[in-house]
Amino acid sequence: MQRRRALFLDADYAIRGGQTYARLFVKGKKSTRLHYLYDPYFYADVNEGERGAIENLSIKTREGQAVRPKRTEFVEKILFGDRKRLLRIYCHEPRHVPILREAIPFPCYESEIPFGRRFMMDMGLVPFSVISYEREGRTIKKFLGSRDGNPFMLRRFSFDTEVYNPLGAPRPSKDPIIMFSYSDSEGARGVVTFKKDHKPFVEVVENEKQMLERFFSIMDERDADVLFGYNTTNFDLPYMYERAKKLGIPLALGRDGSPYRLVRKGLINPLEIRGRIHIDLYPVMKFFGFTGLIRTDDYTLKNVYSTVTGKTATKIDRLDIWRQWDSNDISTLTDYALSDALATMELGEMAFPLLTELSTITRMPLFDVAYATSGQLVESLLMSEATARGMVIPPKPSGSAVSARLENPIQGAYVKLPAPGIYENIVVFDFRGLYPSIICSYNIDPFTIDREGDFNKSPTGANFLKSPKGLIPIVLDNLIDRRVLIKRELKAAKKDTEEYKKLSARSHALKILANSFYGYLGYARSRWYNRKCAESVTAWGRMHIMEAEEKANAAGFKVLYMDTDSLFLLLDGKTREDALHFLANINKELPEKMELELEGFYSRGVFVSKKAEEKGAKKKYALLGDDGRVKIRGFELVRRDWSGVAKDTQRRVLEAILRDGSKDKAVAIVREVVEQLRSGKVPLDNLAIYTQLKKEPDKYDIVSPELSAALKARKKGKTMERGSIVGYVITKKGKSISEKAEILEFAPDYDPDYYINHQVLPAVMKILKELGADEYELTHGGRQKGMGDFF
DNA sequence: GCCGTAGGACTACCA
DNA sequence: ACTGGTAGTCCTACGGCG
Repeated sequence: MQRRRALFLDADYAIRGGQTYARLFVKGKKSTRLHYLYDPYFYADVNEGERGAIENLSIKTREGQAVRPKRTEFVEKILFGDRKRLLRIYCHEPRHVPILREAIPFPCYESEIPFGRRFMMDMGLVPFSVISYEREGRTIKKFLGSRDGNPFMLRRFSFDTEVYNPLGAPRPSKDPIIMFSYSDSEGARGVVTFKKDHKPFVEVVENEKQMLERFFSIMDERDADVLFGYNTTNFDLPYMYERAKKLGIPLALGRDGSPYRLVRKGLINPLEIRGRIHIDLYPVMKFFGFTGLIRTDDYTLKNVYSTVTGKTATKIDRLDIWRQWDSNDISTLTDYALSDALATMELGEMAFPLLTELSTITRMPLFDVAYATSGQLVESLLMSEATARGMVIPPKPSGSAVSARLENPIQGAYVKLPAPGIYENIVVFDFRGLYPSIICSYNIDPFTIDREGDFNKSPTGANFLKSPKGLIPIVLDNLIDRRVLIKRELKAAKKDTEEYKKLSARSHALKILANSFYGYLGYARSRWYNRKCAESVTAWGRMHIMEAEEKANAAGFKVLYMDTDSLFLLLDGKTREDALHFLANINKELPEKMELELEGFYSRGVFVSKKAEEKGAKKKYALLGDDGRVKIRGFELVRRDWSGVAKDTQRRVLEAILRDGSKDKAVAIVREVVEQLRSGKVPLDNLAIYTQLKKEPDKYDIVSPELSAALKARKKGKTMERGSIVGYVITKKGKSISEKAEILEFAPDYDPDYYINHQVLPAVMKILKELGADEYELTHGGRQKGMGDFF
């Protein structure tokens, strides 16, 4: 028998002759599927006496089929922290599991684990590892240990479609797809269309039908393993589906010529393409935004591409596509189409290493990772690690348990109220990985709590055993330790090499995961939710930061501000050496895993008051670093829901103060901008305010400006749904602000008064106020309306 | 019915 | 659909006035 090797990707199942086979998706020389006989099962907490009755169960399904267990055995497992003998009930098919589970009037476990994942966990199968196996016919007899494989063996392929859209929004029943563009990891690139264009990369066919068919054959020729697209889930693929149906041809996306399949995964419903891994980069980029990896006002391909690469993509206005097509000179359009496919490829290639690392670490297949939330990633990792240690995976909470958890939130972090003002010589310290280090230091885990033995007592009164270590601290410790090693390797590695990229992605993946553990402990739908644990984490956090504050005061520093894990001190005549000495002293008394770090020295900082009160505003400050860099948090200028003009002006004012300490300069800047706004010359792009619709448009109680703009735009054919980011401008027409709001594309003009009094001035007034009471008196002296008069 | 305002709805930020 | 803490805008219902 020949021994073969292949890169393992994913697993599900197939039924043959009444038997369940795990189906492994692998890539050797080609992409193939391997089959391996494996029975699904679940556990029941029953006595020996019940075994016979369970083995004799026979449940009639609606189709009249009898469902019986295949066999049973007692196994020793760890259930909720205690050793326990459980009955493992094997079934003939995965779909029998929930049926039999329903019929057993005793506690059952692990009956809702998808079969593919069950199999992967039991076998210790890791995505992107190389397995070696012996094959007999269509099935494998055995397969062996795995080692690191190379995800870049997979061929990545990106594509984009252009659609005819004379009415703005294209109608799939009438408007054809006019162009496909693609590129792949081997350097292929091209455009397929059905109007003449003499360019080497453009392939011209007769009609739309031929074009679709040609596109499917290109995917096969290029042997695409991974399909990158942008918003393909909601737009391109469903549109292709409609067009293919209309044209009477199969939507041959899969390796076997099958169309896509809708997979339900909670709120996201990704489209699965058989034999390939479809990665829609739009949700991926949103996830990156969530983890703080990227920062952008909206998640259009154009915007994300320029924030990620620093390059700007020249684009045709989407509304112009049909005009260009009708003009019969499609040269610009083909360029544009190709650049979209290339930009998608570039984003895909940047995301790929991080996604594959997340997949390998969490044991979650790449396709799932691409659409996963951080909660699912943590859960996947914990489920694998629990299984490897003989622990029963805790069940998902019931709906009522979820509501109860939601109604009962836990106390969070401490934030110190800063006194507004302009300060000099500031040092900032923060705890490195505060919550993860607390979880590890105090062995915080749902199953180390309130048990016999030597324990750590949390400030909330909960007791956590010192040993043995709980699953969560073990897994988290491991993530942190691995990251330390990788950072060391990273220092030795040469930048811009493949190795460096891989290590850097791995480090990042480990960080994302480690930072998600605390959230997962307090997440209402978590399998490992524990109120006392989550509460203790934050309580210990508050304790440590407040102890640091006391010590700073005792050492003669003035504590300016604190938030969760950070400490802002005024040197107040002391030297930097004093500050570092203080830091060392603090660290001497902290648990081993915890460390307070120097974040930086700052020569100047601005804290402002709240809008309505004299009190200082929390989570809002600007610092000027030694290196001349400005660090800004919380100010309107970091928010997408403020106009560009207000944000730019606020930035310039802050910099004038931080760098030059000049109020005259700051005032001059504001005067200039107000003048420009009044003149009506400010481009509308600079006036757009971006706000996301977090609900379906018809689910709102009140009509906000963004909703009003979205509803008006929808009447003109724009897609506006939950998740859409609405870029709108306040125009002159209308009474209320909502009435005046129109999306950027449809805004004919802007209302200077709104932008002066509701955008620019509010953004800068609080800062100018800190420059001195004189200006404050001047602007506030008895005047409520028309703050603009001053400028 | 008009006006001004408190409280609520809502979003995006910090950590 | 990982957590809580926070600022801020705009809308809307409400009470006072007449």
